Amino acid sequence: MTEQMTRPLGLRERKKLKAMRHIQRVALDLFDRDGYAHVTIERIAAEAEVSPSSIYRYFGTKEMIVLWDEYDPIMLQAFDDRLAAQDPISALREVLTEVVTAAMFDQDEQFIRRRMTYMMEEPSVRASMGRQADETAVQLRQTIAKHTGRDPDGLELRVVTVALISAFMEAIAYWHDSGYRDSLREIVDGALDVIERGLRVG
Amino acid sequence: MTEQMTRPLGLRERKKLKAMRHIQRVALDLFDRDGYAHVTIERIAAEAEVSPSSIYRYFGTKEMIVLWDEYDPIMLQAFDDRLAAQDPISALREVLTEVVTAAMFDQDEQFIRRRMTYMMEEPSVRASMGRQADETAVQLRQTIAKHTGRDPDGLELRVVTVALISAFMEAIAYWHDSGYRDSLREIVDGALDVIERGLRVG
DNA sequence: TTCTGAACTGCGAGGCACTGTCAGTTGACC
DNA sequence: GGTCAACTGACAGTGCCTCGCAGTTCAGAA
Repeated sequence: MTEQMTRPLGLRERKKLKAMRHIQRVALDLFDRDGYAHVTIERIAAEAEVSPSSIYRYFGTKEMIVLWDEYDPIMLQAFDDRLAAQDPISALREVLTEVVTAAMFDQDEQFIRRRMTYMMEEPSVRASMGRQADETAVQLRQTIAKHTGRDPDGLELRVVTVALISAFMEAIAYWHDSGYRDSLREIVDGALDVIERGLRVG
Repeated sequence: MTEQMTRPLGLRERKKLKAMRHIQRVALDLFDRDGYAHVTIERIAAEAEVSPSSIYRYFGTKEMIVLWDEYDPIMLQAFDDRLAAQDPISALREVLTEVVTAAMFDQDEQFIRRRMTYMMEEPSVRASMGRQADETAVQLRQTIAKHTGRDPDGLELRVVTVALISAFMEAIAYWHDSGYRDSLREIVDGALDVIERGLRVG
């Protein structure tokens, strides 16, 4: 069992989280003002009153300043929990709709949309998101394999997993392209329907 | 109609193509010897006897030296051609199996495998491939929309397209991870089957 | 064949993301 | 309160990539 309990969280980790939130917020403000490419790490560091070294230690790359989301690991955990009593598809569907939309109102939705815009429109950020999706896919299929006894490295499970993830990401892209008009939850639901039902020849 | 005939190809373009092939081959040799990260553009340029500027003009980025494939545009064209008389799924299936495997013996397969290894194992190359896949997805769904009258920006077509492409890429990854043991054609066929039939709850 | 414009090439300078190291500091655990 | 590990900032360096400029090469017409 992956006993990943939400431990009390020491002072050290609390400070780090606070710093990361602060840096991300400062960075996004600068990006909005001057454009992603024209804002240097050095400027973000100065504005946030930390050293550039720290930013790299926290986020690793410039793109991860946009991509980082403190609730990401919670998603995977929520999925793992539900898998004990549910089939993978509906478990994933619930996590991707209920939990995602729930988290979006814990944080404010406006902030998520601002991040989303850079994920969609800044090529380097989008590429990094793709890499992140790959890693998520690996964890996801291992989790599914653990609960269902399937071969985690079999072609079928691998293909199913990436199809679901890329459907989710395309739902987000669709949401963005249509000006965040409709509810994300419905779009994600619709995208998963398409994958689940399979292809119909027009 | 996208009358993209294979025009006679002037001297200028012929030289450029020859240079790009040469640079790619030289670069891969160096990568194999010293590792992707330890080979600088400057070294590639020196070894290939061109200027670093030219490499950037040809490929744009270091990753594209690995990713570039002169037959890529031909694939899309082949797909467009078949779409006039076939449904999208089987047209894509044919292109992704027949044409891909055919092109692999025009060039030598060993060379493609070497490139593939960097695409799979070098994170930055893999990320760039993801970006390239996104662009392909856009063109693909516009082509399908043109032939079937569907909405090119509708959620359903968007999701179907990215699902097919990511299934194809996962097939390649599977092929790589299993040591290039089975035939790529069969793996791709199997991956497309999974998408086409839809998901079964275990 | 020769002329003219456009495309291509190499060169040099520079910006900036990112890495590694090293002292100095701060929180964790006894 | 003391010890150790983890974190932080400062600094130097590497290499990808961009831009502008001058010289060269090809394409299309005269």
